[in-house]
Amino acid sequence: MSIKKENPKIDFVQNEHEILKYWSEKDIFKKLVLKNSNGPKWSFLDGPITANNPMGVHHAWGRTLKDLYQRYKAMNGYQLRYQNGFDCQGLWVEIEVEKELGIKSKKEVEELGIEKFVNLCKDRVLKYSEIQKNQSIRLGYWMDWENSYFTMSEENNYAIWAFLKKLSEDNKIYRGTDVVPWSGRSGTSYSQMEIIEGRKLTVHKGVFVKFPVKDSDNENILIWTTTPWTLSSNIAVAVNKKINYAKIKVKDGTIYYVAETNLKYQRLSKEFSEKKNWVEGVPKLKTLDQIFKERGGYEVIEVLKGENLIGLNYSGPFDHLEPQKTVGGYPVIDKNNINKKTAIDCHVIIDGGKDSEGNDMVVEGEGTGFVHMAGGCGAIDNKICKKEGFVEISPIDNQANFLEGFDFMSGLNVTDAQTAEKIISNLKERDLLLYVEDYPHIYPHCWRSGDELVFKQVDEWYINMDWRKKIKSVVDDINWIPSWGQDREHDWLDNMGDWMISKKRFWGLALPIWTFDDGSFHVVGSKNELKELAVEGWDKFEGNSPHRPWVDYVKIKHPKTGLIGTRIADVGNPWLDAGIVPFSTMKYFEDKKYWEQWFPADFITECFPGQFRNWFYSLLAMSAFLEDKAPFKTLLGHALVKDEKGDEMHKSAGNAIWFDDAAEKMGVDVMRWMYSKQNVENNLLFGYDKADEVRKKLISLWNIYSFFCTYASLDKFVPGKNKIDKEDLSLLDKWIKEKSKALIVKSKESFDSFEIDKFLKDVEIFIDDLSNWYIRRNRRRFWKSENDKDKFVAYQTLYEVLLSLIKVLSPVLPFISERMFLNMTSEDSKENKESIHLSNFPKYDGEIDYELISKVDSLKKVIESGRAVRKKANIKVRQPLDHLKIFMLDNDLKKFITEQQDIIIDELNIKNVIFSDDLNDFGDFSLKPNFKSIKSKFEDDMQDVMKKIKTFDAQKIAKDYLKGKAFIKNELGISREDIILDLNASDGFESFLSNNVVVALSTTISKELKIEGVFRDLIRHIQIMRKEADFNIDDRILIGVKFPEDLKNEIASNKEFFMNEVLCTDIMDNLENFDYNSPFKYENNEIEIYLKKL
RNA sequence: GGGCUUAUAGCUCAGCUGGUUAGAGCGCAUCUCUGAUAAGGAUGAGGUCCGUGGUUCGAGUCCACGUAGGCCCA
Repeated sequence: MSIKKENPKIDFVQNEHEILKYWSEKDIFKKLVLKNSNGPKWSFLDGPITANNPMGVHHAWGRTLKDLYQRYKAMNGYQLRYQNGFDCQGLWVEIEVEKELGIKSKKEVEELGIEKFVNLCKDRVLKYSEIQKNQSIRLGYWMDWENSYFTMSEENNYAIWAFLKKLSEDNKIYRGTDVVPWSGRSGTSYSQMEIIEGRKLTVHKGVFVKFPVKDSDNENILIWTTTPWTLSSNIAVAVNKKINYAKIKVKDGTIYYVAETNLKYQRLSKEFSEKKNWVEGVPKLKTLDQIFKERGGYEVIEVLKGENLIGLNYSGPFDHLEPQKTVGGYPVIDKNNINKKTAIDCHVIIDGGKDSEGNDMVVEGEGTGFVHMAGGCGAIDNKICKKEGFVEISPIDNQANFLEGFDFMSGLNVTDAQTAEKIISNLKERDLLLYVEDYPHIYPHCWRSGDELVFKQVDEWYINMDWRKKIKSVVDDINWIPSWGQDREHDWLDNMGDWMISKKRFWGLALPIWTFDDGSFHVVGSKNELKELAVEGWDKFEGNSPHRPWVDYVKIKHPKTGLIGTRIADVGNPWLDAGIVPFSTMKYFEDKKYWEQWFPADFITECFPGQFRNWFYSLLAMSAFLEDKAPFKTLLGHALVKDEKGDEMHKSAGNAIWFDDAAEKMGVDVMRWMYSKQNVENNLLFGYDKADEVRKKLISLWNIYSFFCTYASLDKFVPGKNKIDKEDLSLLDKWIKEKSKALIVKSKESFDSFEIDKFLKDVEIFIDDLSNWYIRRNRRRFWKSENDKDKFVAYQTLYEVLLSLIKVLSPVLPFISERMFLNMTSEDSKENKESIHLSNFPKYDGEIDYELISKVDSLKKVIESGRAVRKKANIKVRQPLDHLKIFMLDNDLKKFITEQQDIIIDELNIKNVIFSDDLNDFGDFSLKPNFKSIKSKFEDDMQDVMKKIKTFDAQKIAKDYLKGKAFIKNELGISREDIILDLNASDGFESFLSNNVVVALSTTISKELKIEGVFRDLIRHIQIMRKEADFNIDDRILIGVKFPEDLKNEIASNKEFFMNEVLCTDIMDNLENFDYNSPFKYENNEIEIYLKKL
């Protein structure tokens, strides 16, 4: 088989499908695994992808990185595990299944049956993991797809049990509380989302209640609330330390504290006047001023800042009841309450602080400036009270009825209007009530049952994170890329609270916690332990996965007390599922030897945002606790995928691009290139325009390859067939080979340091050099008819360079590189016959001839500068110029330029390259100090040095300078490197100076040059005419034209060339029956030219 | 409110420990090639380097304050 010609217009997408088919038919991936099965191990740990929806283009970024580094390691002979992970458990899946079922609440799930629901969740995960698998394969992601791990697997779940057991043996697991929105009628909690849906306008009793200040003379704090039932559970009162509070005295001598501006503040005046969010029939609200005036008037006796009130103690309205007097709150949850406080002990005025958006918690206007805090009855209250270390009172049961112990309130439903009335009259009887009003406001309701939501305290389970130091020390053993990740993780670890691991849902890790009547609990660490302790329900559980509802059937006997316990209904935080994988998937609990071989992982890579407190955190925490070791050595984080404008992609906004569409429209090689060249720290603005940009590079690469194949197939090129000596290589052959070596060195550095983006920038430059210099300048060597050695050398050089290029690129572009490789190497016995991915990664650790590279760069620079000069002088390239004058003292370089002068002559369209020794030919020189150099040498005398340099005669110095001599003798010791030489061109030339070479381009256009330029213009013009006239490329023509004498002569002296260029058989003055005509501009005249096709 | 971070061409981004005329890609304009060309090439226009002070011979770079974004935490 020899090298085939390739179509220059390849369909990249089509090619990808062909290659996928080829890989699968030939089992290439399996062959790769086999090839490296005895190699050193490189442990990659895959962060599980949520198997809940099809994979998105944002996942494809991470997966590309995962794949390419694994491919790179494999090409270097490493043995890998290739295990992909699917994240299966958690609320995300439940929400999607609920959507499918058209249901929205936990109650409905229970009605449907947990077993049915959980099975649907499992089905969904299986469905989407399969879809994601196929999408990943399409992306070219090589994994052992038969061996993926699923976080819902038994191994994974039981591994977490074992971890939690270990924590519990260390007393790190405890029961705490949280306060959540709750529907009494549905008996269930709600999420914040559901609350937003169920908000509606309602009227509550707003009450103004006196809280007497302790040890004072009839002083009272005035509080206001629309939920009188929560007064039973008052813990504290919050103020804003910055606002003013008035101390006022009313007629009967009672003293009240109230926010100063609130006295005259007209609450809800806008709502009332515009009847917006107002309930018909509700009277206008009174100001506090009016309320007090109606009671005989008042006087302000003092105004003081809120901060002066902080710390005051007061008596709450229900301090006589048992719950307020109970140590540790009510009902007692935390038996170990360290502070041994009662609610009454907590009755103190505190600073309300700020909410999550930075706004003050307590504001002027609404209410009284004093906010009653019931830590067991409100989400925000709960946070603040927890922060202050206060106890909590949770007065209600699951139906939102008062618990025992609340006197007349016990048994009443808190959302019942009658209950509020009863509480109000009780307060009135005890002279604690100032005033009652009807207060309309928007309040959360259960969107389903319609009843009001309340905030209820629920049990939650926590891991005591008092061992964070251990985690922090592990963080420093990790190579974080980018490096700020390390600080970010420390920041999180410093600020995090205890880890709440429970979730009141259905589909997830069944927390292995069983509770007992005496308030104790027991953590079960394995399936075996559960079996041993089980006293009931094992038969129903056996054969099922350790999920709800099956595991809930099992009752156990407490190993010490012998009490019978029930599993808590909670499922686990899903980050437990993902954090355990360095243990569960590496058989920590079953096969320690295997685990030791693969732990810690060498590398993980994930999308940064969120993971510091999610996956990275759970990984680090679990590994620090179990083994006191970092679970991975290097972490590469990347940013987010946004749309082309930088906006978030949203299904609803219509700017989302689906992976499948992108893959089939852009092609995945293009996508992978786009991902790989992205600086991981910046968001990737993903879109079709950006893909087109990248595709152009891919086309350039393909053009190089297809050029090679076109001629290699014609000439039946066989790599390595002839021996090549060093002297057979042309300068550009040597140059491109050196560049190629440098690229190979760079590729290793970049892959090893996980900086593929930097490498790809070099690749783009290399492709440019190869295409626009090497091939462009060497085309004729491939075209020429004789099959000589020089031709072979050109082929062999291009072959070697291109082969290394596609090999170093193959981890990034697995498809196109495979296609090229299979064809190119079909005659190369040294290469793997089946796949580029079974090749070894190119290696080079020898010397690189940077001098040669810089010589060619100088040559390129000369030519590029020459073009700039032409543009500046407004002389187009088609106009020939006489010469380029060069001054250079480096004989080596001089020789080099002389050898290469044809390139210069050709590229710049000049007649000669001339060397000159007289610098005066080039222009005027000037000198500047080189700050960088004089800084280190002259520190204090810089001013003097600069002055001195100004006195030097630049014209005299220039020659010595260009000779590279350390030439200057002066008292200060200023030498060559302290000076920068500048050049201004003389007339008739455009000149420039670089790398000790001075070049001047003659810009004088002689008559001869002028006519030659016109002649070439004319050829060009006629060729365009041919095209416009729709002649075929090989049509012969006749030209009819009356040229002026000088042009006629020019044509006459180059007749053969001219006729051949335009395929003309004769030129005549007049032409009958012409096919096409158009005017040619010549010295302000227009000469009409006529063409006739023969 | 605290912590971190960013601000450079129309857009996306580089700019190492301060150094002379601040760069790249895309886009735009002009030119150019047409035997690898859904192409390629060249040249150019376009910048108060967020603002204000300061340190320095010299600040996009360092410092302070401010403005506007982003992320994290509370």
